[in-house]
Amino acid sequence: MTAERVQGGGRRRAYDPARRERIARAAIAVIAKHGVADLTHRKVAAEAGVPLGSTTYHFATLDDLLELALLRATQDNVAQVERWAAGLGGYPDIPSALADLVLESVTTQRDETIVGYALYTAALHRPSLRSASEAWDAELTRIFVGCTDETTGQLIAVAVCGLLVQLSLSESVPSREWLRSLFAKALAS
Amino acid sequence: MTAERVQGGGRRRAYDPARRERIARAAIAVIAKHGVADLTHRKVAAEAGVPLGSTTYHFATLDDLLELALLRATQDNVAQVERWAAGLGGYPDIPSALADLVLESVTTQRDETIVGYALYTAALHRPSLRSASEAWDAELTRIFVGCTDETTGQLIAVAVCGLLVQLSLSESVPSREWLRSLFAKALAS
Amino acid sequence: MTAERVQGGGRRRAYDPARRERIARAAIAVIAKHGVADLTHRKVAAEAGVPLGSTTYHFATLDDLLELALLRATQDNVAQVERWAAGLGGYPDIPSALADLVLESVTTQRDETIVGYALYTAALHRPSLRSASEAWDAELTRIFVGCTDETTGQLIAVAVCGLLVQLSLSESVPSREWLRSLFAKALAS
Amino acid sequence: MTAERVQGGGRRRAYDPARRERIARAAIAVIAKHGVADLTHRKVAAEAGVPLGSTTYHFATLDDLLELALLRATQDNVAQVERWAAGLGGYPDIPSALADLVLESVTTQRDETIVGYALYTAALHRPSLRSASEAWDAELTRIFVGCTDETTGQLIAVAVCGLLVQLSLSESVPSREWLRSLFAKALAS
DNA sequence: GATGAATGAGAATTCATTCAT
DNA sequence: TATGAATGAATTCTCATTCAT
Repeated sequence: MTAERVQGGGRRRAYDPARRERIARAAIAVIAKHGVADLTHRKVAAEAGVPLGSTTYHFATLDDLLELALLRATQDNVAQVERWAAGLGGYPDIPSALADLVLESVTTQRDETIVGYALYTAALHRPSLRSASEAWDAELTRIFVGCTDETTGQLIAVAVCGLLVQLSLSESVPSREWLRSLFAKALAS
Repeated sequence: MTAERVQGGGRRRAYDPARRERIARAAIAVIAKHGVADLTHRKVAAEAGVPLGSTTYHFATLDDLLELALLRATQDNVAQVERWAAGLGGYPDIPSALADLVLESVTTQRDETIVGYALYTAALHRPSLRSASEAWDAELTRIFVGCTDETTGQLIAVAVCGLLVQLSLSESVPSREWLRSLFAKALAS
Repeated sequence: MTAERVQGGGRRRAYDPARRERIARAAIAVIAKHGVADLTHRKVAAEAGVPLGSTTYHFATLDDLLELALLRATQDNVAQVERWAAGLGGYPDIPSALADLVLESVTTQRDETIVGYALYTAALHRPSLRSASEAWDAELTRIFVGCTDETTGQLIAVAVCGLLVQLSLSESVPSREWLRSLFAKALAS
Repeated sequence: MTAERVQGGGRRRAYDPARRERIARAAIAVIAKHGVADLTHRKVAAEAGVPLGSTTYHFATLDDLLELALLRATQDNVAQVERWAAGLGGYPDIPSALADLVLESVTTQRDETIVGYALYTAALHRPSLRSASEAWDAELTRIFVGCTDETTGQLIAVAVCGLLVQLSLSESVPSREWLRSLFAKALAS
């Protein structure tokens, strides 16, 4: 048929990339504040300070927005852990370093952490989010393995994941010493 | 409000004392299938084979239903882990036993596991779910500590949590050997 | 929340700036016909000839709609009384004029009158309607005081109010002569 | 047909008359507090301290309950005004006496007054309430006419009605002096 | 006689999405 | 290109009423 026009290159039009990113950031804030289930165009528009139509203009569907928001949240987290690993050079006490990483994740990086774990739950029923969450797991495991060895790194990766999941819920912050002793145990071979 | 209302229930079934529990079980199935965000009265009613009004009669709000569903899911999980611990007596190889526990959780107990972790995410924004999720954490930690020692038990608890969160997402099941080596590492002191 | 939703509006009509007012007018008609208690989005939408979603788009809550409807009804009534007062110039017989005003209110202006008094009852339990009802009282009193004197005007205001409340209920219309004699009494000082 | 049994006398079964009255009183309280539109079996049952089923057992429909509640409210009001008229004997100052009546109606008798006027609005769209509201009007007019004369009594009746309608809304209570002067004007012939 | 579990009808409201402007 | 008015599908929740117990 002639009705369907397929023209132009394969490149997706970028529209206003800055605004698109700003909306994604606003979505992270909304998810951290209200949860994935309460992510709506209206809340995101209000948070980002853009008109309602702008959110649907830059993201064809709400799932598209969710996808980018969660991708950004996990990328931030990976960047945070990579900075941490880079600073590890003259830091022979890995258990203490891991304790600090966890503490940072549940304090200054709390929003990104919460949104990251919201990803797991959401991805369970949304295939489009799978690749982002699997990539996140893989990246973190890769970094921890790089600091230690294959098995230890994997153990640390799941332990950190479990800790962050549980600590996200808690109002209180665990003691550095307790965290350190836990990781010391994991590294004691 | 009153005028023009000619309605009211016919009656199909007789008094059914188990109905409340049945609805809660149906909610677990719905959450496992569709996620917390898609838990609706309609889906639960269809799953439980009860009329729509029945779900709102027995649970004044959807949060009330969520609360019982998640309580039951975590209680089931704790019972499973307690059976596992009880069977541990003549089982000197704890790493292998833990590997089996994890494998069981992501296969035959998959629904309860998925719903349990959906709890964490949901509890983040619903204070009424906090106590159930915290109780779950505490119970599992208690059991694992009982099998080993204080620090090791806590490490295993967070590692199991992290593993299950990550494995829930995966279509594939990890090898028993890989899981065993991970736990062997955690127990190697 | 997002998954499985494939919905969204087709679009029938173009931008209609008068729609908000039209919905408010339809609400007045519905209240006159069914009472405040039976004011529903559905009835208003049917009366106004707009889709259901349009009523909730233009009025976030039913109370918002009620507020504008009652404001318009009382404004109409004040305008009616003001026209009446303006035509009073060469009309030395105020009792007869008042009788005509009351008769007009329960015949050609019956809807607005009924809706106005529905306001009082509704305002009793809805603070957002208070200002409109108090403004109405004050306006009418002001006009009647302007035609007579302070005390007489106030007496007429409450007598007219009481009459209209009682006559709204009645199927029959009182005689002009009876009304005239009542007001003659009030003005006989 | 034989299926329809019409047995027993014409007398309606009384069940438990005390409870029936208690429920009607509770309904008055609910209407005063929430308005006619929010009169529900549940609220009445809670207010009366009886089980939910009791309200539907004693009143076949909600409209039946509304009917008795409003009848009682207006009967109370008529009784109040009759006591007032009876005490008028050695009370030559009728304007002051009327002021006191109005003040009592909006203070100690406030609930019954509010419910009485809710009657007007409700009766507008519910034929079953018409007779009670018309009887109320007639009774009050009869009493006021008995204290004065035909026309004056009718004027007072509508003025009192208008005053109470307007004062029900107001948080503040008018001064006795202002009320007295208003009635003095009405009686000054 | 009395109770309350059960049910279906319908209420308000929210919101993703479309599309005229 | 960008906006927001418009729409309809679906949601939670309420509640009069019925009827088994």
